[in-house]
Amino acid sequence: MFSIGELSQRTNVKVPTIRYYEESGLLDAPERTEGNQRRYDVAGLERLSFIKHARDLGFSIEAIAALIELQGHPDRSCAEATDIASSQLADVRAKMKRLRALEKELARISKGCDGDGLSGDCYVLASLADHDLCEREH
Amino acid sequence: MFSIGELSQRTNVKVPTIRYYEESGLLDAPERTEGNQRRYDVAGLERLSFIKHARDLGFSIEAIAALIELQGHPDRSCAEATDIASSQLADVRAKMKRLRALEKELARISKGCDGDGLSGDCYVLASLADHDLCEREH
DNA sequence: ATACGATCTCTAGTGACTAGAGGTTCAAGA
DNA sequence: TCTTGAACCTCTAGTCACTAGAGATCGTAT
Repeated sequence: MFSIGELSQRTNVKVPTIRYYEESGLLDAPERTEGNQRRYDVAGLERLSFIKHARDLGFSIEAIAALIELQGHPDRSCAEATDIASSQLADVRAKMKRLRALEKELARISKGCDGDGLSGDCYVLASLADHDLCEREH
Repeated sequence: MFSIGELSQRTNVKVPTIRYYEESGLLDAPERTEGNQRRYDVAGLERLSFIKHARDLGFSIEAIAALIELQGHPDRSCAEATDIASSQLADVRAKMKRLRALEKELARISKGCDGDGLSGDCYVLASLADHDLCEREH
């Protein structure tokens, strides 16, 4: 049996975050000692590892809840799981696309001023003030 | 003079967001009508355009506040502005790097299951349960 | 028995808004 | 001039996924 602190160390999830996951319904409420402290078993550890891994991949708490629900019913179709994963993938790709555009624009703006002048002449500030100075939409 | 609604239409910033920017100190409190409604002048419109543009590029409210402060002192060095811009650029690049790694892993996981089977055999769920199935760190 | 680090619950804060309630004002048409 | 109704006002609370802190209790090593 693990205390919440041990669980935290093993999974790299902070203690308050573990409690937050419990409150959110991702983690089952574990057994307690006489003195009301949480004690986890291996199933709790594995569940938390699952959550941590999914969070690292950017899945929302809501999506993870759905995945856990599905995990508990091995006889159901896994279509929902693949849907969740591919929509997460689409999301990541959309974010990357947007970031690529921002990166281009920011690099261009940044290059326009070396920081040696006065703010009244600064290309960075001018670019922000006047959208027409931008090369593409963003 | 523009009402808050006109300002909203011209800048594509929603009305409650404009009020939020005022509360946050990014926008000066504008004149009011007898009946207490906000009336903006051209300076207010330009200020809001600046904010909108910077937000679209991902600058935080705090960073924008610093840029606005600098804009009001054209005689100061613009080093701070270029610092803010380049740290924003670094931030965007870091996020992209992370997203690229996630994209690879998610694509791999997603490809592993076509959604036709049962959740007990689903590669998506198995991958999330067992980090060792991942090809690289993320 | 005592010390002290770990744990407990509870509340509030983060960033950048968004939503809703309940009331007032403005401008256009009759 | 009157009336409608869209737009406006303030205020509170909710979002997401935590994070921070207060003040109290517990567990374990000495």
